Amino acid sequence: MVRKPTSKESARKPNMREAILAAAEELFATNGFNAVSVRDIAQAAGANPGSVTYHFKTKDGLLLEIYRRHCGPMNLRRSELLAAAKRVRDLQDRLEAIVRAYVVPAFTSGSDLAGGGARFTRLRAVMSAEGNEVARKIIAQTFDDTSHAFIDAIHESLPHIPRKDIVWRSHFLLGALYYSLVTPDRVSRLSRGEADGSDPANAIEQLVQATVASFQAPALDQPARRRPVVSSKT
Amino acid sequence: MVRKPTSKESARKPNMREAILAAAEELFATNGFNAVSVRDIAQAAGANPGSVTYHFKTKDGLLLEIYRRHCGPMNLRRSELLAAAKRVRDLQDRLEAIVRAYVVPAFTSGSDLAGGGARFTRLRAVMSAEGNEVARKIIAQTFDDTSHAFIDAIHESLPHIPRKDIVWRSHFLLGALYYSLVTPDRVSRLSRGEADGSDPANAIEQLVQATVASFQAPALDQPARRRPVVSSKT
DNA sequence: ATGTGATTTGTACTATCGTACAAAAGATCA
DNA sequence: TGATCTTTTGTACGATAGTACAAATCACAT
Repeated sequence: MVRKPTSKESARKPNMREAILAAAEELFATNGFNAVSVRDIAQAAGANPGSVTYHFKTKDGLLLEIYRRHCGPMNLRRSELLAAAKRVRDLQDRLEAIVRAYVVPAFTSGSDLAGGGARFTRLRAVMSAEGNEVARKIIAQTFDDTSHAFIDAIHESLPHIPRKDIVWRSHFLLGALYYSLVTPDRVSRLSRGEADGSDPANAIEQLVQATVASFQAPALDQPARRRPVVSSKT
Repeated sequence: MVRKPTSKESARKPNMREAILAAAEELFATNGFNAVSVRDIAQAAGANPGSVTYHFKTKDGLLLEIYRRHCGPMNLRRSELLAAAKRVRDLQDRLEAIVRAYVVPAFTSGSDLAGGGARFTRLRAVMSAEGNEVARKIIAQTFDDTSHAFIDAIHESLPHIPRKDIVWRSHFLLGALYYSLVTPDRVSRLSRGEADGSDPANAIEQLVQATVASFQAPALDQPARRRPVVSSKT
């Protein structure tokens, strides 16, 4: 019974708990877990360091709660979009719909938090890179089901591609997705302003298009169209 | 005059400086910059914490030296492979050779350090995710030239694709590359043992194949009412 | 062997970390 | 209003961080 919807909020800070969560999410996502102190988070949220301990007990507990907050809605939304995608008749269109069902919720809101989708996905990317233990456990047990569902769906629309190859390519998809959220400025810089790496709609379309094509690549063990050309070894 | 090739090495530790660099590289790459203390590094290298200060002045200085050590050889190797790739006549084969020239040095040795390529690339991935300032500066001024060279080369072999799209897709390539080195176990897990995410040769082939296909995808702003059913080049 | 410069060690200083906890303040309802 | 529960504040503690620095040790030319 921790949650109680107070009709009359605190005068100073309406829902400090949420403010701390939001601040932590932002700071963790941009600086990593260890680079951010509890005091940093409290200050960004306009709270007292003790408040963080009160609401979340430990720093790990705070991270855990951020994940709990987002995982459910995001996976739900992905499931809905995946179900809809699987009803698409045309195989080519279906594949694109499936990829889109995977990508879109990662970039856009997790249904309750405004613009929270991209921030949370970036957080996951950073925690994954840092090898964060708390995150690793939650991710494996929360997202693997979803990942398998997507892999299976993709496999059904590309029956001639070995499942192994599809796993690799969906892994590349997640890496590309993560990286797009981690350093969007790199796209702007390398394209000399022609592309805006920070524009989610742009990123989604580019990522979906590129990924669909990668999934449609011939299988690896298939007799290659032609021989690899340069550098077999050194 | 810091470097002096001693014919008779120290009895205890042959080249402690190298041991510290190697230990730091490994620890930073797997745990992130802030999660690793100077004392952790010293202990892993069998050195005294003071030695780290002596050789590299600060923790940032240590990271800087790691980058200095690898950037040159890796970019040199990439340049060589790129030059060779650009001499390939067939456009399709050339594209694959170019992608391979980009990917291979990231996975394999930086010519002087054994197996250091993958470790250093993983380090870059982690520093990028953490938004590390020291790394950000070096990366931008060291790798952007190389990136542009590759983008230009790819653009030449795919003249009908807007440069903007090629930037996006090469960005996805780097993200996929990074992520493959950060969590190779995920591939093994999701493929239920069918694929080994830790096998560099495997990762390279899968990544090259998928990436070449993604580059060959039709341009985004193209009408694209109905796209080619299976990779137009086959 | 001895002096000299390069390296390694040991230790200490200050800052900041995560967290605990008691007291203050605010909210809710009889 | 006063009692009670929730939340916020302020402060403090032990651990550990990065780094500085003097003493000890080593390698080697003389």
